Amino acid sequence: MSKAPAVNEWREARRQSARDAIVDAAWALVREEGLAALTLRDLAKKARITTPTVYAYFDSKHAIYDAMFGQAAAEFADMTSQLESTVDSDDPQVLFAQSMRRFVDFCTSDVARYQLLFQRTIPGFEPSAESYAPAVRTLEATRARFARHGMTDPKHIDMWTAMVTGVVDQQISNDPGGDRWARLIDDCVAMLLAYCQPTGVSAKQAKRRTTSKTTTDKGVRK
Amino acid sequence: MSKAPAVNEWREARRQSARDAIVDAAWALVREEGLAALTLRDLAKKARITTPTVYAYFDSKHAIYDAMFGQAAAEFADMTSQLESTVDSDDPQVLFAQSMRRFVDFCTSDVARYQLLFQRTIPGFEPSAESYAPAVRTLEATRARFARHGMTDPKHIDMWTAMVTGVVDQQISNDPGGDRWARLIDDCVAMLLAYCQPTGVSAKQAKRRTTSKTTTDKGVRK
DNA sequence: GTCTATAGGGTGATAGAC
DNA sequence: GTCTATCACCCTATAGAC
Repeated sequence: MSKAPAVNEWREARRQSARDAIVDAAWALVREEGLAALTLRDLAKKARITTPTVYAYFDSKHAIYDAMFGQAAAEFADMTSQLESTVDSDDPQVLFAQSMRRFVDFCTSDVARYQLLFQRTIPGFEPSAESYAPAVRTLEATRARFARHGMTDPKHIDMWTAMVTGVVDQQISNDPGGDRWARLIDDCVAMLLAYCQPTGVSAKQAKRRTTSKTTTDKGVRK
Repeated sequence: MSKAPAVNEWREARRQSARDAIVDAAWALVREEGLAALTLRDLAKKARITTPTVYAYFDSKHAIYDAMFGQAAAEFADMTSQLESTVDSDDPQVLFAQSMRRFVDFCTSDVARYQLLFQRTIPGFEPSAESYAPAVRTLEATRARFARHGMTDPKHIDMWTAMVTGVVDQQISNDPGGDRWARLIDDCVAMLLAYCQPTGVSAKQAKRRTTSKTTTDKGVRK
């Protein structure tokens, strides 16, 4: 009676919301001070608790990074599924530019999140399989979507990822808060399409193409 | 008599070579453990001296990073001047591919050097003006060389830097030690040239073009 | 210039009272 | 679960003997 299922459920929910509060505080901190500057003392102060209390919810500092990674991966999945649910344009230029712009916005709007998700800047931290899986699934979905619209050659896909990554990197490093590289997205897409689909392959034509195996990546990648 | 100029000169040379030995040890360490993992204890051990002795040659840890940065910038300048001294091909494809390959090789062959020179991963470290100047001059020389061969539009230059950066980033992050992205260099150059010089501008024709001001960067950039 | 010794600060993590 | 107190270790940098 004193341990009815409803009570346990309620406790579990409370525990989860306390965990979330800590993770939120961690995000606020890393956005201010940088991803590597996170310390448990600062975190505890921000969350208005003490350091040992943090250990009541997380086994280690890396466990906190892992929870943050999982949250970021979920946001990445959300962003991508929004893209999927949008009606696909028949014009590859529109379609690919949409995809690239979304990704660039996603990365530049929260640099700390970008660093945690796509770079490996925390010494010794690797995301757990649970946190990691959604991100991989998301990238595979994106590849499949690209294949449906005529980009199937692994070489072209690698050129695409390099271009996208380069725009993000330059935008963040050399013009933070601006749009010096972000505004080149339409040009970049036009350039890539002109090179990868010189005959102007449409979605229908693409379906008749042979699909080639995508190579597997080692990390969460763009 | 006891302090003849030759003696001071000799002493100065000895001091410099001792400094170099410390910097060499620092490079060996960061290549093994990562740029941010450098500690003065480890460094002293590697150089077979003690921590206080390091301070006989450098004022602070940042001073060591600065010496490393200066050395890396000099190597970058060497690499570029080798490129300059090579007879310029009239074929832009050959010329730009050479330039890109050199840069990608330079970055991927020593990731720690790349991170120190082009990324800002050390919290609070900024290179001194002396260490910094050669790198800026080198980049300006590269831009001028590009302009001489028909790439003058700032937009196209930004697309170029994004492409180069993206290839380097993907190669380092997703295929370290391999060539999955490095081998796409010729394709990337062909794609860029096709988009930026659709009429096939040669070096001679380019000279007749108006030169446009290059925008200034905030950091050492690619 | 090089050492021993140590200051003075930070860090992640834990013991144990309540 | 939350706290106070503290451990054990790391760091950069310096004092002072030789």
